[in-house]
Amino acid sequence: MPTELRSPTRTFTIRQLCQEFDCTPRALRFYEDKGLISPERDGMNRVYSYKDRARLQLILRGKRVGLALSEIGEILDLYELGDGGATQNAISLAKFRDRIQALESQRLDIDLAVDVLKESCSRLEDQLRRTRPELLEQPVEAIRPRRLRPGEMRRAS
Amino acid sequence: MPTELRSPTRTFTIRQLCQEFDCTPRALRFYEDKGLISPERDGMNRVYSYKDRARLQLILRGKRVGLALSEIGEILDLYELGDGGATQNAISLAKFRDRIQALESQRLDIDLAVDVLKESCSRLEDQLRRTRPELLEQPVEAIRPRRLRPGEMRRAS
DNA sequence: AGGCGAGCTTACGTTCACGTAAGCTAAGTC
DNA sequence: GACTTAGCTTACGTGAACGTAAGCTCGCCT
Repeated sequence: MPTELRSPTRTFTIRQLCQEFDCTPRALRFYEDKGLISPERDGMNRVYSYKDRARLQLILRGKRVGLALSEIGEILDLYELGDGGATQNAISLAKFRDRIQALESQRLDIDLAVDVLKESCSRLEDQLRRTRPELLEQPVEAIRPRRLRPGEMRRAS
Repeated sequence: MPTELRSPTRTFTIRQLCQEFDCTPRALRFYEDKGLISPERDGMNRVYSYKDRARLQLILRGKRVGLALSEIGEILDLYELGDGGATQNAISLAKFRDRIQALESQRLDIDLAVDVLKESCSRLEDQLRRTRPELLEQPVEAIRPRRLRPGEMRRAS
């Protein structure tokens, strides 16, 4: 059985996807619990297809823009089923339109927030230039190499 | 004592701000607990100034783009104090730069998500056009007038 | 044969951002 | 003078999205 590397029939282990997308196995299993992905099984082990990989990508992208997993689920379902009752679809349509509105206004918020942060950066740079100019171009780790504390999450990165 | 409506010396009650920004008193008190706002008091009652109002606006804007309250706190502090130790400032600077990066990549995600949603909308519209064209332009409430279930939150609106 | 690493399930714990209920005060109002 | 309204504090509850620990299997390696 040729595994055909790089072909669309390629499959992935849970850890491969986790490394590629920087998440944990627990998260993937959690998404599966919620019905967002349904990988095949080889015995006990999960086997993710290219389609599964694409779904995961959409899930994470959705998360980053503030969608709840349940909402992401609705979107994903749509791509599989294509329909499931006209009124149900009408509801989805209305919701999606709402979401588009929200996202576009959110993009505005982002622009504003970036402005605020850039302002803050300017202040900080001014201050540092006068006191400790050598700290100006350091990345975070160079200043304080931190580890995640137990329970600490990486949010919205 | 002239209250000077519309002047920058104007003050607000908790409920006024809540109505203006669509949030709950509980939320404002929570932000106060976390040190994000510190309104004056008239006896027991909170009295919010224009500056408090501005801070609240920043808080909510920050939330909408996925910042944690703690992070928002850092940004806000910066506007008050202006400094607090050079290394501390250097850390903030690095963090803010990270945040700017994250936000800009997040804006990209939003654009992608909007594309996906618009695609989904097109599919749905096609489907509905063929089955129930009268449902095409309905807002959500017109289809299923829902109430929030206990504990349900309005996310990322 | 023993041990490691990857994966699995079950189940309880945790953080965040509040919700919600109980019980209080003080100001207006019928 | 009772009632409503707006506010307060304290404290426990909640939903989402996982973290974390316990204890199992399986294949591979030495």
